[in-house]
Amino acid sequence: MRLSRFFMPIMKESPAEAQIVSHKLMLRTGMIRQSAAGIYTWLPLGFRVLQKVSQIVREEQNRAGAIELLMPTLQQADLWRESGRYDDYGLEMLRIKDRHERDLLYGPTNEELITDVFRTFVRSYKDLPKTLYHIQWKFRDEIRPRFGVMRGREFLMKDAYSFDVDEAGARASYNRMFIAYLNTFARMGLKAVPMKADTGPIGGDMSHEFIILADTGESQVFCDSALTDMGAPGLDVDFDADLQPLVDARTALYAATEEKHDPAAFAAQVPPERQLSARGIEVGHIFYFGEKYSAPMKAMITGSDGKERPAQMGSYGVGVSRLLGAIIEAHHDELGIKWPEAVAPFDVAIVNLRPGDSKVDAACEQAYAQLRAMGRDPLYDDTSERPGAKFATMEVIGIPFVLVIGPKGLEAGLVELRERATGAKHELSLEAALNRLAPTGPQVAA
RNA sequence: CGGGGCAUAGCUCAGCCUGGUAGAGCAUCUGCUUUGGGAGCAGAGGGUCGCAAGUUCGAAUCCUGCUGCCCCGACCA
Repeated sequence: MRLSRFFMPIMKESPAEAQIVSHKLMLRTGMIRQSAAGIYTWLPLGFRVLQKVSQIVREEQNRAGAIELLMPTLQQADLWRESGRYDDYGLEMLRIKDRHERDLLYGPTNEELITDVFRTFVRSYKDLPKTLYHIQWKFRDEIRPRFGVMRGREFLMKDAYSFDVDEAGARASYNRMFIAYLNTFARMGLKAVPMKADTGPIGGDMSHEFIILADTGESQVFCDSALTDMGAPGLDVDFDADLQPLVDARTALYAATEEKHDPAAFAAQVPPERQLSARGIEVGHIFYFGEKYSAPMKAMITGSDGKERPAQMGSYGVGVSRLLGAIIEAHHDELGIKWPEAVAPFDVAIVNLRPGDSKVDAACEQAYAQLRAMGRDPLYDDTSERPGAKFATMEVIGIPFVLVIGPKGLEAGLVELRERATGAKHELSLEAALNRLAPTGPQVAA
């Protein structure tokens, strides 16, 4: 993309309403524009990141065997009356009437819809297990939206739903999502720590929140620091194998949010030097809830014994739009955003320090063409801004690599390659710089 | 929903107390100079001061109502 043709309304000052750094930076860099409280337009720069994050989520869901579909945002109230949640959900649910005075709602989640789909088409244990997911906009009419996309009313969420014949199968489905989540977040450059969450009336040990540690996180969390060093299982995990040992390795150590924190247990189970108290952002939540929806909505499965029983279900959410805020909270400095390469809106920038200079223009065009040919997604700053302004722009929008090409360097046959993450600057030939920028595949090293 | 605050140019804000022709910086446009860290000079454009109704000769300013947004709390992917 040539910057002169792109639409990137960047600002030098951040709007007054933003409180936390991710919200300020998203507004400043022209990633989003607030449309109403908790409702945002995704401008091109932000939309690119949203798509990259979505795609990583999608790839890891697929890798774990989940099947993508797409359910509507508007749902009819009748389904929610079947599950009993139409009355339970309260004011957080946005209720709408159509022209025939029929009750609709803008979906805050999709258990009812997916259960309806499932019960219509699936009858036999032979068709199980199945995990279906979609990435779709949700609306929850929060009393007080805040922190930009971290707590919006409209938000993009990946929600998956598993269906199994029995609890053992449900546990296997749960474990697949558990592992997929660790890989998903690691690919985005995040260290996500699974923490035991409230299972409510269902009970059991099958609910976890995935927490990103960030200084500006909204809740206090406590865990064994060994968890943060554990890393993700890796993209070569065999999802057909028994994943229980991998899950157990990560659930054996202490990890709790403030609500579930037990100071006595924390002190007893975790060596003092590994007692980590930090701020955290919840970016995922997985849950086994058994027959909660399948029983009242009659999603019945015939087992090998010929008997009908309600499907065993679980649901698995990832806050996709929220993740952008979380990533920025975890990756920024005083100059701006430092995007991990996998989610950067552009992975490389070319800064032309002297547009109009034929040698500089030629070198930039060559770099631009070659980077695209090698599968990179470069942003070429071909504008006539001054160098300082160009550097500052690339820094605030957080492009991981910046190739600086100017007349002085070219005299000596050199260009400069800058790394946003480390601040490192390397003087080298254009050819050498391009070699260094050869793309790598997906990585889970956080 | 309880408590607090804000609403003036695209952005950040001053002006309001004490009513009298609407301002600054940044951004935008034109010209010249400049070009390896957010340039300089000269000029220009841009606002029914959130909306409505009052008080007044006269309202951005005072009064009332409404709407929107922000902060703290309870709630939450």
